[in-house]
Amino acid sequence: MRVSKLFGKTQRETPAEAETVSHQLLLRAGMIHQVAAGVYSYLPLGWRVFKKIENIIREEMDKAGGQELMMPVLQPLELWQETGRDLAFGKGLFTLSDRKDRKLCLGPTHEEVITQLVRYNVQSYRDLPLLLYQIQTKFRDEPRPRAGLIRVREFTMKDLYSFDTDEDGLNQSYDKMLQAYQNIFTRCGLHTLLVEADSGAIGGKESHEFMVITESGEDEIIHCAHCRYAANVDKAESIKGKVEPEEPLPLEEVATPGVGTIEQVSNFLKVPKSHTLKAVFYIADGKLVFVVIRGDIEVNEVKLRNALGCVELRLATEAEAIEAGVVAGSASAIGISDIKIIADDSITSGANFVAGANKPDTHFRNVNYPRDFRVDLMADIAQARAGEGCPQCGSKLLSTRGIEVGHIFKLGTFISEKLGALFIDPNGAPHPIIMGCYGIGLDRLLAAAIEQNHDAQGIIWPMSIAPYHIYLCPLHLENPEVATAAEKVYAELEAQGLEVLFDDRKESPGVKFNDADLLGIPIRVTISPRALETDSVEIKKRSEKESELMPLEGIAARLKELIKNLF
RNA sequence: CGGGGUGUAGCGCAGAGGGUAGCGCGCAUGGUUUGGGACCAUGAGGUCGGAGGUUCAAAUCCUCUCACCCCGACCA
Repeated sequence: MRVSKLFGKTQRETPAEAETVSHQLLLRAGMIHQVAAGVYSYLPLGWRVFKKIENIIREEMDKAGGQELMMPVLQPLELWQETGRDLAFGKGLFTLSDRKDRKLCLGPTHEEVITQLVRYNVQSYRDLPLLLYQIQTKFRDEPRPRAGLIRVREFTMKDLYSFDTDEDGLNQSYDKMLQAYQNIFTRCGLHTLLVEADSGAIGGKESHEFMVITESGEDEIIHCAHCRYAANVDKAESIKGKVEPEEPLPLEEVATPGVGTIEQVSNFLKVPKSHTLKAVFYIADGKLVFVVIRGDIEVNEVKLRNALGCVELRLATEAEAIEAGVVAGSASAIGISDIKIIADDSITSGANFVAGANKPDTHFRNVNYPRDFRVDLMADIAQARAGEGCPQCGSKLLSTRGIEVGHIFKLGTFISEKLGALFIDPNGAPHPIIMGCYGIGLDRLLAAAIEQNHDAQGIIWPMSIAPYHIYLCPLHLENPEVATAAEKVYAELEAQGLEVLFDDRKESPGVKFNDADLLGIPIRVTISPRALETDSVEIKKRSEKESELMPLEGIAARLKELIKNLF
C-alpha cells in the first residue's frame, strides 16, 4: 500500500476529547473515527488490525473445536422475556418496535438465540458436546461510553457457547476455552492476568476474566504476589483485619452531639474505626435494606446484590431512610424490627463496638452481636482492599488496574431450563443442557494492545496484529536512484507476500519518521542516498532505538526471516 | 441517572466589557529545501452546535434545547 493513496491521515495534534492513550493514538494515526458517543468507524489501517485480531481468534476457536456460525443482531424481545434477562440488562438493552409494533431488541449477547437454536438441533446426548461461536456486532446502551474503543455501545464480540451433558463436560469445555484464550492473548502480544470474577447480568456461577494490566484500566484487581490468587474487586475476598478479642461489656449510651459519620464517631470517642459499626441503606428492587458492616470496611455492592438476589440496587437517599424511621447519623440495627437487616461477617470479628443509638446525637458503646441486635442475613459483602490478607495463603494482597478483554462463564442450566433446551440421556431421561459462554471484545482488545504497547512517539504494534509489517521509507525521493531502488524493493517485497506500507510521499524525513513511529509498523526500512552508496538499506525495529544496515541484495528474504522471528 | 466541563475552519486554540471572526497546524498552487514534524509567497475554507429572545446591531447578553468529554453506579 502506498501512503499517498491510503485513506486516513495522521494528525499532529491530539484531539481534545481523547484522554486515554489508545484513544488518542488511534485518532491521531487515522485508524478510527467517532460517529457518536461509543460508536466508531474503522479506517483502513485500523480495520486491518481488527481483521488480524479476528483471524487469530477464529483460528484458536477452530483449533479448540469450535464451529463458527452467525446469528442475528435483531432479536424478538419476547425471547428475552422468557429468560427474564430483559430485566437484568435493563436499560442496557437497545429496544425498538417494528411496523406492526412488535418489540425487538438489538442483541447485547446471544445466549437466548443460540439456546433456542440448539433446542431445535439437539435431542440426544449423542449430539453433545458442542462448541458454537460467532464473531458479531453487539449493542449495549452503556450508561457511559468512554475511552475510545474501550467502552462502546456498538462493538464486535467473539462469543462462544458450550453445551454439555454434565459438569465434567462443562469443566472440560471451560478449560479448553481458558487455554484457547491464553493462546489468543499471547498471540496478540498481550500480557493478561486471569482473575476470578463476578458473573453479573449474564448469570451463572463460576467465571473468570482476562485482564490486560495497565494503569488506565477500568477494573481494579486484587491479587496475591505469593499464591497467584487474583480476583476482580467485585468478587475479591480477603481476610479482614482482625480485632483483638474482648469480653463483652454492658451496653452504654453516650451523648455524641453533632457526630454522624464514622470518621467523626471514631475521632469523638477516640476509638478506631474497626471498633465501630456502620449502617448503610440501600434500595433493593424497591425495598429498603439495612446494611451493617464494620466501620473500617466498605460495602461491595456486587456482593451485596448477589447476597440479596436482587436485580436493582442503589443507595437509599437520606429522605428514603428517614421515611423508614431511621435516625440519620445515629442509626444502628439495635431495636430495628421492620427492616430487612443484612450484615457483613466482619461484625463477628470484634466486640464492644460503637454504634448508633437510633436517637439523635446519641451512640451506644459495647454493642455486641448477637446479644444486642438481630440480623436477617449474614454474608461477606465487604470490599477487599490491598494490604488485607489473601484468602488463600494469608499474605498481603496487592491491587492493580486492568482492562477486561475476555470473560468466561460457567452458566449451568439456567437458560436451557427456561427455554427448554433438553437432551435425552442414554436411559431415555431428559435433562437440561449444561452451558458455558465465553466472550472476547475485539475492539477493546485492539485498544488494550495499544495501551500495553506504545511510547511517546506512538503505537508499537506486536507483529501479529500490526496493520503492515514493514514501513518502507525512502528519503530524497527526488533522487532517481532512491526512487528506483524504492520502487524495486517495494515490488520485490510485495511479490514475496510481505505486508508493506510504502511511504511514497515527497515529505521531509522528519515527517516520514514521525508518521512511521505513530503508526507503529514493526519494521522500518529506510532507503537513502547515503545507504545506497554501499548498496544497503537501513533497518529499524519500532521497538528499538538503533538501526542497522542490511545489503540490498536479497533484502526480501532477509526481511521475511526477520518478520518471522518477530511473531 | 447524579456531579463537573466543552461546543468558533479538518485538528489544536484565541476572540473580557455587543459593532458582523482570527492565529498555529493541516489543505491547494508556485518556488527554495530535505537523516527526526523545513522555509517563502499566494490562496481556499467558518449559517461561531441548534432554536427562540433582548438590541439599530449578538460568537459575545437571556431562555430553552442538542451533542460530546470527564468523575461515579455497568461490562467484552
